[in-house]
Amino acid sequence: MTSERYNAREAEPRWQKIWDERGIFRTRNDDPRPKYYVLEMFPYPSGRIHMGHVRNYTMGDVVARYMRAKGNNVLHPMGWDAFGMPAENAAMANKVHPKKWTYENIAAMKAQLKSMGLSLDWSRELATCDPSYYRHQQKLFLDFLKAELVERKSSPVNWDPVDQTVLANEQVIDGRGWRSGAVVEMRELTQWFFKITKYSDALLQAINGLDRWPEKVRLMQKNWIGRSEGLLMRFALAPQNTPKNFTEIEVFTTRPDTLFGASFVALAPDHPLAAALAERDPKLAAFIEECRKMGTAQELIDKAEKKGFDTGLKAVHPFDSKWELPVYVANFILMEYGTGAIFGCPAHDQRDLDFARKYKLPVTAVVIPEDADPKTFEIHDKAYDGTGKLANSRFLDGMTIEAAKEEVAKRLEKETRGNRAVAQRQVHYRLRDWGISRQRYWGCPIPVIHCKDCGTLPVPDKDLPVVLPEDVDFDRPGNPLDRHPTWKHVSCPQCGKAAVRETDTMDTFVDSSWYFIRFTAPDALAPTDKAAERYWMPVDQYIGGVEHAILHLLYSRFFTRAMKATGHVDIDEPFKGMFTQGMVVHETYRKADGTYVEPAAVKLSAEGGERRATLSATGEKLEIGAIEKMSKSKRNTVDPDDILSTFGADTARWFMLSDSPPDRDVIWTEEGVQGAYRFVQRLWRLTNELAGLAAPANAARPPAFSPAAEGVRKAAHGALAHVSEDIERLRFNRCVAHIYELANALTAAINDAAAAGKKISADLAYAFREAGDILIRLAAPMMPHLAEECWAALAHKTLIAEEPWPVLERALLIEETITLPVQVNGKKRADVTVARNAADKEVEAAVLALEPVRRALEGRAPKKVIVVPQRIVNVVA
RNA sequence: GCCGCCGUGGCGGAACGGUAGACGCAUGGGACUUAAAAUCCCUCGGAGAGCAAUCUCCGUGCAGGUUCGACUCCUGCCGGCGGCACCA
Repeated sequence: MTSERYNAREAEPRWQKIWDERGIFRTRNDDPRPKYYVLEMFPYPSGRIHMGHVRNYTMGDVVARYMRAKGNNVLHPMGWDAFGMPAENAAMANKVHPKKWTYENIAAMKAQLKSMGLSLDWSRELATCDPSYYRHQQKLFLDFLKAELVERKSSPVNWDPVDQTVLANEQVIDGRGWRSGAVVEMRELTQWFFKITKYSDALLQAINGLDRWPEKVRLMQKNWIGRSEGLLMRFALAPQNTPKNFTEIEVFTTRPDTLFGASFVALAPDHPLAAALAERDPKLAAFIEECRKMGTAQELIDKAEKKGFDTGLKAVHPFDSKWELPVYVANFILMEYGTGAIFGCPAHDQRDLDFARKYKLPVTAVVIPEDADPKTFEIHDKAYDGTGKLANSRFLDGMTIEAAKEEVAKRLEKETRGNRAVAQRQVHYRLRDWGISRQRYWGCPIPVIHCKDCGTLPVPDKDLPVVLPEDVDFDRPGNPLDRHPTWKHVSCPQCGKAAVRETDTMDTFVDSSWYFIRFTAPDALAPTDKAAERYWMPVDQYIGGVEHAILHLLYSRFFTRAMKATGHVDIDEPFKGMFTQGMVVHETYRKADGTYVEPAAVKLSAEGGERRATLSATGEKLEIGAIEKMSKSKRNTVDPDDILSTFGADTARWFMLSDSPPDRDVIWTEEGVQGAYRFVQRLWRLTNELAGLAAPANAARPPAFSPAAEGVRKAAHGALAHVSEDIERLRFNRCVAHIYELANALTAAINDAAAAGKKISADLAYAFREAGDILIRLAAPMMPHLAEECWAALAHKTLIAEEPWPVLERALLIEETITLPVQVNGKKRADVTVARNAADKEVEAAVLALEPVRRALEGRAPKKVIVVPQRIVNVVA
């Protein structure tokens, strides 16, 4: 027995070196075992890892190590999402080149990740800012271009005035840029777009097949794609005053049933008809200008009044040529959705109602609740959007909403004007094409050339990659590529005359939309190696933060389809299993003057249940504040380096897994880390005790086991069954609990044996050996360094990282006699111990003979006895 | 506004419709020690009864319902969190 403490600081680098030298985490593409691809979202090289990374990568590593032990060929790679604005910001602030800054950060973070003892195949490491990566991305871009999955078009874009770049819709949060936080402006620019909307329906439908994704993420994606079914209908315009070439207005509606409740037609301010009318009406032009200025900021939209401008035009009701509706231009109609025009039905749409009240337009209820009277039912200041029956609607009266929708569609589809149907059924999506142009330097150059005569041309394959120039300056805002003296000037690949390169670079979300495929063959000369891709893809388990539930995951799904369409992969869906982990949160501490204090400077104490915090340097009292996401502004971050160097990687890993279910937030606490550290030491002591008592590794299995030995074995195999299942279902907090239970059971068994005072019998020694081995192997995916140390202490010569998962003896999980709880009228009154396979009658008899049951019955005869075999007995009196 | 998730001890959280509170943290008590740290043992939802082993009642946000039996299923509320949002 040893009383030596386990020295993580000494042991962890030692084992890391051994793993490294033996190359045991290097993965081959031609291994005969079944493949398993586990991936965590690769980090942005900001300079230092944070606790979120520790949590994310620990979870992935547990899965990787477990799957390896289960006999799989596991791919577990790591790389760097290395393009992006922070590098340019650093360049502007510190006069350091983005490339230098990025690669230095990568080196620093790689060292940190290595100190966590992750079982990564570093030979596949990639950085998206390296030409060896982005050259293939340029190739993909050109292939997509050829396949008409990319287009260049002028469109209003979200312009971030601080970062001086365009943002995708997905990157605008509450009207502000997702990085800069600046209020976003609308600008008209010519931009490159990936035509993700080509796959709107495919992306939506396939969500149903993603059964190993969180329901929450699937829903978010469904809502984001936003499919709605409706009717596209054409309102004829009354001829007076109508501008040339406009004879009708196309309107999209999901509520054709409310057509007889229509009281106006409204156009978006940027609708072509509005523009045509504005040419001859300065007042309308002014109104449209005013609408544009309103902007996109959320507060403005919330407060904005519904405003309209009566154009004087009249639209004819499709079912009544004498019924004319006024045509307005209105500030709440969006050009981007549907046709940019609506018919307003105030009774059943709140916005339309607000508008109608303001402009004194008629409000007719045409859908009323089932039990309401059409004569008395009235709309006041709330539109009615509930279910009911049709009213005031001529031939629709009395129908359900569904039937009325169908009836209107049927009739209008048949009716023609000119040679077209008046209406047709249509599906609309909320999803927009993905604008990828960014006016930044530190990104993947878009490989096209603009020639005055030949137009926009792809860079020929032989000229790839288009490499970023390194001699750039950041003294001015804007895009350094644009003002570089020579880089953009090239000759046209077609006519040879002077031409210019595209100076926009790609959105960094492009870089992360296919890196998981590149990992399967990081050195391939083409973007992918088909054999490797076919072998490894899809990713079996992907793990990352919910913040990427829409952007990154949807883009990756699109990209995979686009790569399939261009012959680069054979799959549609990149991620078979997806898991979104919760955040790492921490208490906040504040001085009397309100300034925040970082946890590292705080001393905590607890007396009589009262937790107190003081500044450790001065003893000044601190206020303990809310538990919040770790952030620089609240100064409640904990540096992984401090934790790793004080307690070691295993303690950090263990704590990350132990306290909360992995999909929920975990509260990082000093006490919790101490607890995890105590368990590291305890496991080490327990192992050494066991090493002193256990049979040698090659001891023969005894013919029979005493009850004590049997108990030890049952505890071990019970834990084995639970931990295996819980790792597979990513319920790491429960794995931790079961490992604690096994450790507790073994401690108790050792104490019992010591209390008995006799020499350990051979069968118990064998059981201790078996249980000790299982305990360490169960702990190994979570605390790999400690496990190696313990494995060696148990006199094994192998590396536990290369050991197979223990084999479960299922027979040990089945008890011969079982103890059932006994209820009387649903309240537990006693226990009964019976043979596992006892007949219900026998159980019933045994139960009714129990003293507490008789007492609870108080002389009444039981009406019924419910025996749920191997579960419970309930006596109903 | 729409869609979704979550409400269990002092805290994080366990619990195929079947013994509510596993496991951990914190707390209180004890052992070891000159002392501290470390470690070990016990206690640990609330109220009550008993010298005691133990027993009784209440308890999973609130109000109902289904069931022999509900943290779990259903209906309606209340509270918190997240996503989307002038999407026709």
